[in-house]
Amino acid sequence: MIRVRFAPSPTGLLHIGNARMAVFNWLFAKRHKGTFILRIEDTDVARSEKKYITQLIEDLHWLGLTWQEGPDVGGQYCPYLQSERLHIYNDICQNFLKEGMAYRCYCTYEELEERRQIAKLTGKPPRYDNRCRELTDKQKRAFETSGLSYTIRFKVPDELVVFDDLIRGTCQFDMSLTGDFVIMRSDGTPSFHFAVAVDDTLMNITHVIRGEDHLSNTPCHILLFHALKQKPPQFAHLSLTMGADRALLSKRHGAFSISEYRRLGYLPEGLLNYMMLLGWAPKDKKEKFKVDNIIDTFEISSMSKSASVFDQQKLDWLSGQYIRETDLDKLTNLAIPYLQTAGFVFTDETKIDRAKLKMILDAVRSNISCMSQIVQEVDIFFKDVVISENHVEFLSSETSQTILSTFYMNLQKLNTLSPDIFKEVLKTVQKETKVNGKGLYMPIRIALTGREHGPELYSIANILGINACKTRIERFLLVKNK
RNA sequence: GCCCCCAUCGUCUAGUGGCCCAGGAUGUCAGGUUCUCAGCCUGAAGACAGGGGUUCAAAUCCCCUUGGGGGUACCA
Repeated sequence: MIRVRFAPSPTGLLHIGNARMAVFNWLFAKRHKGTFILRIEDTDVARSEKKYITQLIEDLHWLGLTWQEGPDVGGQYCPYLQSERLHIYNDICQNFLKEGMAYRCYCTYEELEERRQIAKLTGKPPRYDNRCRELTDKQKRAFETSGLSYTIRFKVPDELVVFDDLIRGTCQFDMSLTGDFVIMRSDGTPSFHFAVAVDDTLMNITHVIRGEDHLSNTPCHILLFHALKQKPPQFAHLSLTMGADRALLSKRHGAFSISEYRRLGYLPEGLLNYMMLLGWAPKDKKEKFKVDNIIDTFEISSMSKSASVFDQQKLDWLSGQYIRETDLDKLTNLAIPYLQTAGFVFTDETKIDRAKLKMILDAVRSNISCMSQIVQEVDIFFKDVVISENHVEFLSSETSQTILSTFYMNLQKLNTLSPDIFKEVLKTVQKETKVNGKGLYMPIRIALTGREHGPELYSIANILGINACKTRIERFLLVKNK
């Protein structure tokens, strides 16, 4: 049974880069009918916050990801919050100490920092020199009685660690170049390396799928797995995602958070689809797809090895594709909150004219790539028309007036309007005035909307309805008589 | 500094030695859609980082250089 985990630290909002790791873990689990686990790595007490855990879970759910084990759903390897597993790490660490695989280090943070600086300046590797490894009993006693706090370090053996990465192939690291690393901080919390190895062991994780930034950490983890007498899991290190500035996506890029995209009204299916396009490509070259349709073809080994740049324009295109295909009712529901905030629509949903709203959505959906953009597209349907000086002048011209009055007269013969009827009316106006193209459409468009741009005229007229159309035209017929 | 990973159009990618004077998508530009913006359709421009090998044959294998990214923390 395959078991994978997504293990974020709740130190900020979930961004595209991290979320993508979750997505591929989830996809891998689905592909192999395995278990997807959510584990929260909140051992960094200073930076972790509860609110981020809630937010994280919400964002992941919004994207459509589900997990079989996690802090919110439980599972047989409880708890899934590392902060609640402290006693476990401590017990295992005591064992390491007893077996001589780890030792206490009394170096202070300041001392270490100073040595690192000196090493850097003299061109030497800035790593820990393992000095507390060989402390004499006398020295140990002296440190003990002085009450100095200590960390616990793992004895890194001088060996070559070799492993096969599912994406990168064989990787090897010479561990004689690595200093003994901390597994327990002086405050009794485990370091990331230790917590990861312990939890992956205890939770029977079979495949560790994570970012390439962890590739260099992997040999340390493998050593720890050996110490835990556990066969290391399979590793797959995915390429990372960068912003347009070619710097890694991080909390610094606040705009790339999942909740921000959600707030802007991107459809989760579209975002999910786009994230999968980063580092992976569907065999059939159809870049817009339903996850269910690609699961069987997904091979993690075929994922890209190189980092990719997040392309907002392509996301917008893809998201727009989804908006064009989404069920109109559903789309209308998604639009309502934005229209309410903009004051275009009643707060009391029962008062909303849904039929009209649906027509509006249908008319403007191809102009937007996320739902928040709806607001700037629909004001012509909700606000009074404001005409600029230039437009008044334009509408007052001889030809414009001919068009408007002819159009108006034809409207007078009608009781209702539909896209088809509107097209017929325009044909008639064209015949009667001998004006066509821009000359014909522009006066009507401007009189009706006050703008030169907008959706198709026939759908505007249809949405406005015959009476509003008449009223809006009438106002500019009066201009002529003044 | 040292260690590790990576390198195809601006961007995401296909390509696993001959099917590739490199395919798709996005973006850009042009034309079409009897109005505009958008959409849609059609078309165009646009890449194997450089240098050495190996081979009858290299985008594909090897080496070097260059470039990018990561690690080297009592962050994860």
